[in-house]
Amino acid sequence: MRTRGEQMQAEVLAVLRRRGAPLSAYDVLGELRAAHPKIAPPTIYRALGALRERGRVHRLESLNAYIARQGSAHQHASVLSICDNCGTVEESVAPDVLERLSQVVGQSGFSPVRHVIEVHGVCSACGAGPSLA
Amino acid sequence: MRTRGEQMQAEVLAVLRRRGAPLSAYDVLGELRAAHPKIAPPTIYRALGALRERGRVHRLESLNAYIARQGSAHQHASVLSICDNCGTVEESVAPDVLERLSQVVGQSGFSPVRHVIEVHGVCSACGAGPSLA
DNA sequence: TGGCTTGAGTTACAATATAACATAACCTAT
DNA sequence: ATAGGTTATGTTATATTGTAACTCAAGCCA
Repeated sequence: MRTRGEQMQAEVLAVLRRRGAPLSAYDVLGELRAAHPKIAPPTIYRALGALRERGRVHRLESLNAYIARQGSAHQHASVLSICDNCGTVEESVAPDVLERLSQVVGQSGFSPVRHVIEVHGVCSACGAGPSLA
Repeated sequence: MRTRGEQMQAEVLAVLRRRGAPLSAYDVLGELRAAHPKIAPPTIYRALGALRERGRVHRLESLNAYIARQGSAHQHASVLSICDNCGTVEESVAPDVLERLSQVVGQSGFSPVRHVIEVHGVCSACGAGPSLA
């Protein structure tokens, strides 16, 4: 039997996948209130924490938001590009960037554990046809 | 005459430099309460915002904290390495990483505006002599 | 000087996150 | 099967981070 926690994680992940865009923890909370009227923030944060550990969800540090991971297989750190116009996020894998980054910080003896790489800008759709102005 | 706002920015920057470590906006607020008993959050956030625009201060997105910029001259995006053990932050400049990163996200037509590159891990001091266990 | 413009000060609150404790589920040995 | 121990989840309350919106003061210029 699936534990309640796994159930919760599945529901949180479903919400993130359904919406596809970055959602705040409270956005997720709001969606799940329909099914679980008495749900509280720690439940959401715990589910998000477990999903992050399992590599199913990214936290966008510069937005305080969460998004379902797109590519399923790799466990590498990703480069997340965030369109400041339409809010869409793309995930790229760039092993060479990670390696070079480790070299750079390793110069002073630093041992990397987690990489946060977020690029803000304008996506091709928004940059190509800026519908007005 | 220096405007009140510039005065405020100078005081905020002085606090960040004096402490050297990442401080939350409210840490700064606490320090400045001594001199300005009635100071309020928006004053701090406005000063921090102006200092960031002027390139004097980094925001550590993954910590919700702020730190004075170390290298003074360059305006490039920096790589910030954050020791999760002792909290110290180092700033590195790595133009090649930025360029490669722009290439990677540019593949799909994305135009970068701002880079957030933060590496969590263990600094040389903490990794070299883990004083206990 | 008196109105206009700009930006800082202030109040109040919104949004994000977690500590701490209560409860429920599960497991193991008897 | 159940009592006792263990772990995970639910719940309450609150801590932390950030901002909207308004008030007031300073500088500017006719």
